[in-house]
Amino acid sequence: MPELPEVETVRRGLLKIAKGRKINAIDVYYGKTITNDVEDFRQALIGQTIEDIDRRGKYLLFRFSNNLTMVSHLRMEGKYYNQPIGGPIDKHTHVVFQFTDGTELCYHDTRKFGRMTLVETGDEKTVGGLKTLGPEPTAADFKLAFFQDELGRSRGKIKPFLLNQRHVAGLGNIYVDEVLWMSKINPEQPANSLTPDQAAVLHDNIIKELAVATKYKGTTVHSFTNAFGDAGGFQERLNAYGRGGEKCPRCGAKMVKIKVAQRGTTFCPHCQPLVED
DNA sequence: CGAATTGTTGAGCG
DNA sequence: TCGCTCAACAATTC
Repeated sequence: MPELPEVETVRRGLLKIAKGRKINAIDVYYGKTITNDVEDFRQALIGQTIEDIDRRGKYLLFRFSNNLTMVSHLRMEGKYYNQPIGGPIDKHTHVVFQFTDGTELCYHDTRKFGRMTLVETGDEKTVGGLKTLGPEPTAADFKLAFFQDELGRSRGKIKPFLLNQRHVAGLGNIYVDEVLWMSKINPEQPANSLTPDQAAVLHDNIIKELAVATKYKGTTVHSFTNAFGDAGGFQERLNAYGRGGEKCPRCGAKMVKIKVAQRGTTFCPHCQPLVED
């Protein structure tokens, strides 16, 4: 469930518990988490120091002293936590990095969907979705003209369009429902049918919503916690996601939950009407 | 006990 | 070649 605000929150936590630490040993309990050869991965990183941790979209980039970068994607339920070496792990702890200072960083993932890939720094673009990842959802990177151009070339529904990381990085199911609600746009509206005003409002809301959610340290739904095990604070500010059957916070009409592109989708039929041609 | 849940890739189709 | 749809992945909760 981690979308951009949650991944950024994790990154900030990792800076405090992992940056500057030197790896003394690595235990791998579930090999598929690592897409490289596991032995190559271990040999390349043992003895190296985590110099910095960056983020691109929902991808974490661990920068190592030997010009290597570990790309880590949490997918559904991946999470990192630290503890003294030898602390408790369970059957969902798949990788443990032991540091020379007596602490260890554990990667835990109940669904086993998350992946780590080690590449030469600068070659990150060869990793999975980073090849085609769209701009960061910031005013500096995410240009309205680009967004309008992409919208115009897509006949698909706006919700799957926004979930596609090629168009803009960082949105997932929760924040797509939120920004569409804020923008009063129906999730099934064809992307190329949005008016210029709607496109501009949507563009601004994507930037604002993700920035505000990041400020609140993300949304805790089901299981998300940051690197310290704390809950995020944004879930109390959600207006659409998880509110199927409830009253719309804006107009009081009953919110509806449907499936769009195989995903649970909540919206207000009154505020977000489908506009036919 | 089947359905729902989530992000991303890749196959298949037109 | 491109864009869209859908299956697959995995495990837990309801």
